[in-house]
Amino acid sequence: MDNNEKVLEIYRHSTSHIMAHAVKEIYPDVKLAIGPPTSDGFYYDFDCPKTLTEDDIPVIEEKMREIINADRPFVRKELSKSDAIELFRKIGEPYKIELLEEITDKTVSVYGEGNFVDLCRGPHLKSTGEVKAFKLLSVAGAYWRGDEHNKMLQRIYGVAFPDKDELKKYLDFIEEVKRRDHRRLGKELDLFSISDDIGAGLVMWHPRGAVIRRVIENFWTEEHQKSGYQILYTPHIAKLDLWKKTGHMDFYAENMYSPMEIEGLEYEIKPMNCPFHISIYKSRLRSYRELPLRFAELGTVYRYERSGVLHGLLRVRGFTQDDAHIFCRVDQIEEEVLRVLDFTLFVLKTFGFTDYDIYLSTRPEKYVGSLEKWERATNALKDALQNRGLNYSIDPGEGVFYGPKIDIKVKDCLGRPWQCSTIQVDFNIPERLDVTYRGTDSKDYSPIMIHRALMGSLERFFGILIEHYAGVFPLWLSPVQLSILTISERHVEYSRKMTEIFLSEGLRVDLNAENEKIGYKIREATLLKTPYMCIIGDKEMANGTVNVRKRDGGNLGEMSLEQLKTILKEEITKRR
RNA sequence: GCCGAUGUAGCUCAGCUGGCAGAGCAACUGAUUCGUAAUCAGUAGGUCGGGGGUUCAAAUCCCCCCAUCGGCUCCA
Repeated sequence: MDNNEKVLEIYRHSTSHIMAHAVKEIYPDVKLAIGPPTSDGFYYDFDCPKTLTEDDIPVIEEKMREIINADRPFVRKELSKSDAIELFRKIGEPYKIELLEEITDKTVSVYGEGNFVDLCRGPHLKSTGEVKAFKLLSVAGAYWRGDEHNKMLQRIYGVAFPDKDELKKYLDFIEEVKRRDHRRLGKELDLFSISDDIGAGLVMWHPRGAVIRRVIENFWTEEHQKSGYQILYTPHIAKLDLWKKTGHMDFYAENMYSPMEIEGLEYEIKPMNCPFHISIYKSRLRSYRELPLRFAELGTVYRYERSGVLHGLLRVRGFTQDDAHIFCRVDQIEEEVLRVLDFTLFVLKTFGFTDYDIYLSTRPEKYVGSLEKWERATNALKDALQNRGLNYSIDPGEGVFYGPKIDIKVKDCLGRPWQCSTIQVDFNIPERLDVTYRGTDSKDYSPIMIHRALMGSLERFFGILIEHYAGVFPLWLSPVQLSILTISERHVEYSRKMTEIFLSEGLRVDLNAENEKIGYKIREATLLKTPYMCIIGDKEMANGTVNVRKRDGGNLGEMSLEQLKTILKEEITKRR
C-alpha cells in the first residue's frame, strides 16, 4: 500500500467514526460493532432497535455535517485493557467489550471527539473538520463478525474523498457501472431473460444472445481442436451411486439437487462434468503412449444456490461450463499446466481481457487425499506460475475438496475483477475411481487429472462481456453486424437484393424496410448498437452502391458492395 | 438462508390518509414516401407478483408465500 492509500484509509476510517457518532446522536440506543475503511469507502455496523432505511440516510448525513462543521479534534487516549472494558461497560457497548476481550495487548487506545468515544487502533485525522467530501450510499444487513450464526446487524455503507471532485468522479463511476449493468442491457438489447415462470437462476438465451453464444462456442471449439483437445458430449443426469463414489455426496451435497427416482433407481442431475469424462477415459484400456489425453466439453451443470445469492447471469443455478479434463503422467504435469495457462491467457485476450489477478488456492478444511499429494499438486501449480513469471497471491484454504487450484480473475475495462478461469490439479479422484493407464513396464498407474475452465461458465462470461463492452460488441460478436435501412418504399427491392448478397457471404444482416423516416431507423439500429448501417436511397440505387454509417455516428459514405465486404471481413477476422 | 427495500399495460414509471386503474414509449390501424438518433392521428392493451384475511368497498390496511434489487454468508 502506498502512502496515498494509507492517507485515504485514515480519512475514511475517521469518516466512519463521524457516521457512528451521528447515528448514536440520532438513535441513542444504538450499539456499535465495527466500522472499518474499505477499498472505496467505509461502513459501520450497528445493532439498532430501530430499523434503518434509505430514508435515514439524509438525516444521518445532515448530522455528520454538523459534526464536521464543529471541527472538533480527534483525541487519542491510551488506557489499560481493564479500564477500557470498564469504560465500554459504563457506556453500554457490549460489542466493543467482546472485541476487547480478544485483544492480548495490555494497553489499548480509544479515540474520541466531543462526547463520542470509540475503541480504535487509529490513527485518525486531526479533527472532524478535515473531512471535505463524503456520501452515504446504502443500508444493508450484515452478520456480526461475518458469521451467519451470529446476530444480523445493520450496516451503512459510505464513501469519502479528499475533495468534492474526487467524490463526483466516484459517483460518476457508479453511474457508469449502472449504465453497463448486464441485466439492464440484456433486456434493452434483447439478449436473454430469466423468467419467474421458468424459475430463478435459469437463463433463457434469446435469438440475439444465442448468436453471440454460438460465435463464442465455435471459436472455443476450433481453438480446442487446434490445441489437441477432443470434444465430448455427456448426459445431464447420472445414477446417485456415481456421485457417492466420486465423493460429491460427501463434499458437494449442499450444492446438489434432490435425486429423482426412475424405475426404482435414484438419479441425480449433474453438478459437475468430471465423472462422465472419467467414464469415457475408462471405457477402454489406456496406454502411457496416449497421454496426455485432453477431453473437453461445453457441459451444462445444475447447482443449488441459495435464493439470496442469485444475480443476473453472474450467479445462476443452471450453467454451461467450458470444461476440460486432462489426463497425464506425473512427468507431464508441469508442461500441461503451462499449456493450459498459455491457452487461457490467449482466449481471454481475444475477448479484450489483458489484465488479471491470479490466485493460488490451497487445501481447504474438508478434503480428500493425503497431505503429501496435496503438497505435490500445489507445488506443480506454483512452479508453472513462476515459470511464466506471473504474479499471484495465495488464497489459503480456498481449494476444492479434491485438489488445489489456480484462479484467474480478469479485470474489465472499468478495472473490476471477475472470476472466470480455473485450473485444478487432482491427484485424488483418479485413484478413488480407479482410473489407470498401462506403463512401459506393463503395470497400471494412476494418471494425474487437471480440471480446467477458461471462461468458467458461458452464462457468467456472457454477463461479464456485456458489461465489459457496455453492450457495444465488436463486430465478430455482434448479433446483427449490418442493418440495411431503406429511405422509401421504392428502395425496398434493391435493398432486399443487397441483403441477400450480404447474407450469402455469411454476414449477419437485417433489413429495415418499415414505413418510417430514415432518422428513426438509424436511431433504432444505433440503440441496438448495430455496428454498421447501410442507407439505401435513390443515389445508391442508381449507382449500384451502398451508403455506410457506423454506430458511433461515423459516416463512411457511399461505396461499392465489395468495398464494404472487405471492410467487414477484415474487422471480423481481427476479432476487434 | 438472513437483514432491508421493491413488485401496477410488452418496457419505464405515476396512482396521497381505502371510494370508477393512468402517462410516455413500444404494439396495431390509417395517413405520410421522407437522406443520417424519434412524422402525425386513431385503436387496443391490466386476475395491480400469487394466496388468504379485515371492510359496504382493497393496487392502497394485515398475514403467508414467490420473485427482483442492495448487502451479509456462500460460489463458476
